[in-house]
Amino acid sequence: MPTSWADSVAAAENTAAGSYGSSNSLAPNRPTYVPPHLRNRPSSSEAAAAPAPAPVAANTGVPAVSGGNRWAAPRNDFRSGGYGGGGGGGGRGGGGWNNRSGGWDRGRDREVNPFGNDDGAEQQFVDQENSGINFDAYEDIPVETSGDNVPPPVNTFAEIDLGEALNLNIRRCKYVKPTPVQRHAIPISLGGRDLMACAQTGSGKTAAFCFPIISGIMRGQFGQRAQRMPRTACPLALILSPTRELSCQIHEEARKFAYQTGVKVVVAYGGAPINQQLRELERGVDILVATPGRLVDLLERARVSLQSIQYLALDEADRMLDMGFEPQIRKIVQQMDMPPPGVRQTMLFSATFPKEIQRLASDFLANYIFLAVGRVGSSTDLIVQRVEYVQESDKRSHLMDLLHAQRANGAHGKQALTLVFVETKKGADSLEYWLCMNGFPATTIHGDRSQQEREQALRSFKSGNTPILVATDVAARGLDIPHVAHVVNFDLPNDIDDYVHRIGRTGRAGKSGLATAFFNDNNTSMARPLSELMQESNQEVPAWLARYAARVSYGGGKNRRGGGGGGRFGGRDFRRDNNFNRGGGDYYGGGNTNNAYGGAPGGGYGGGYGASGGYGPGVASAWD
DNA sequence: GTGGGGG
Repeated sequence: MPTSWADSVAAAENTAAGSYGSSNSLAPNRPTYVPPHLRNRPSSSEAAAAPAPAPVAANTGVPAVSGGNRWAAPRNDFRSGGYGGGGGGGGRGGGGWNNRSGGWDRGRDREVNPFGNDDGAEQQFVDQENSGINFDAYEDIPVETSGDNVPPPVNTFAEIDLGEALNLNIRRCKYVKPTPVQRHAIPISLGGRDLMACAQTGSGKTAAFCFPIISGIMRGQFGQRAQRMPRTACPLALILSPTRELSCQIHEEARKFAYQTGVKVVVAYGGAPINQQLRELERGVDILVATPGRLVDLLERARVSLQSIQYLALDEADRMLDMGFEPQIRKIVQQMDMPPPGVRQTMLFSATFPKEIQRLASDFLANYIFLAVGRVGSSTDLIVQRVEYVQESDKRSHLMDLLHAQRANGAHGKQALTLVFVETKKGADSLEYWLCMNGFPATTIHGDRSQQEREQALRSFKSGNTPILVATDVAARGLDIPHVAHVVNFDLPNDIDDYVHRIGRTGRAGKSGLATAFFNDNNTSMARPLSELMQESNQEVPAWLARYAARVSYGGGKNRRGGGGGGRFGGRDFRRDNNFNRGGGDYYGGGNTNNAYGGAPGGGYGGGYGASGGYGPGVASAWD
């Protein structure tokens, strides 16, 4: 029995003919190419069969978009004082909960219900696809931790004293028990420790860093908040992500977790009017979710100060620290008024963590714990990966073959959602146009579109109204789009980690998915890493791809993951790798892969302001 | 070189 649309799609594609020839000796032989106009068929009816948009209205009857003065009651929790000593990190079960009485709480009953119609209305028979996370898919996955005194994992949310309000929201979210990354990461964070966490796409990372932040703020263990400048917001926690849509998504999720806790979450990102964001900030903010550019803007306008930050979380942390983002992140984290490592608590999350990036990241961390959950930084075996040899000139018609096969097998009378990744913004527009001209309802998301267009495209895709989304890498990371049955790498990325994130848009929350990549001689550098990744995730590697991979010159370079270590799960702590540890830095206090737990992480932070001793200035950044 | 991220 198929458990998802992807299954039926996969079944269909087993019989779908590929039809492409190639002159390359390594490339597979295929039957004759049939031009699209001979295979195309009219299809105006399919779009009408698409599912209706999901209901958005909250059962409170309050409009979902906050626009009025609902939050107008001023907060009076802008307290004075410094970092509050940062103590008590390990104290669980102690001290009472801060009920955060104040202006915010007075308006609590008017807080927009972020759960919409779901709240309280337990459906008796929920569609399998909507019943939450498939936890069976997460049994027995490998876990590796390293660092000093790693707190032991928990098996249930009940074991953790997150507080009643948060527990209620966890139930509202229908989370029954923690996912593996949550089981390990939450105790580490609650223990006050810095964390670098590497976990599969779609395995619940957002909650893993949100729960401890919300819980910690509710406990109010941070003393008083500085507030001298009346129009400057001083959040207690900062969550950064690389794209606007991902920040929005994190904000929406965090609002659910923080519902009726008195913890206020605000989002700030570019491309949207800044005035509304400024108003939200003025009404008070505990957790600020932001993209780097807009945050820098707000900091320079002195509308936000980071002096009260106690928690810093970087989602997609390896992306945030790569060449493009690193200068902005350094500015935010190191050159503004943010408390240093060891004073604030820092959490880095991603499905991938190249060793070079780990080394950069250690500048932002103090005595941190490295956590790796699951195999090869990604792609559970739940994602069926296929690679097909397709010449550039044949890509469009080959894509159409795949789409036709899906359309014919669309379960539930709807076409499965297909996410198509391309390399460039122009390429995205042009492919979208071509698909539409050929009767396939498609839209596109990329950085040349206005923010309104981007959000509209995402909505239209999610609702099934436009079941094909052509995207650049803006959509590669983090976005949680239910029912994406198929990810097509129309253009393969140049980096295997990007591939991992892209295909991770399907097969989420324990559900299965399909990923198809078009490979040709422009992608030879990906042959070996791709082949290795597929092997590690128990995928069938086509013989022709294995032949490419076997060529010494193909993909043996920097693209290889794990420093050539291959076969190990999850990525490894670079501190344990001699090749990366010869600079003399004493990063690594001791390995405890066996989770040897020596008791509470005794009061606090590991001295020093980060493990900055080890590497010379040469490794800092090409942009410095 | 592409992509993302502030006007």
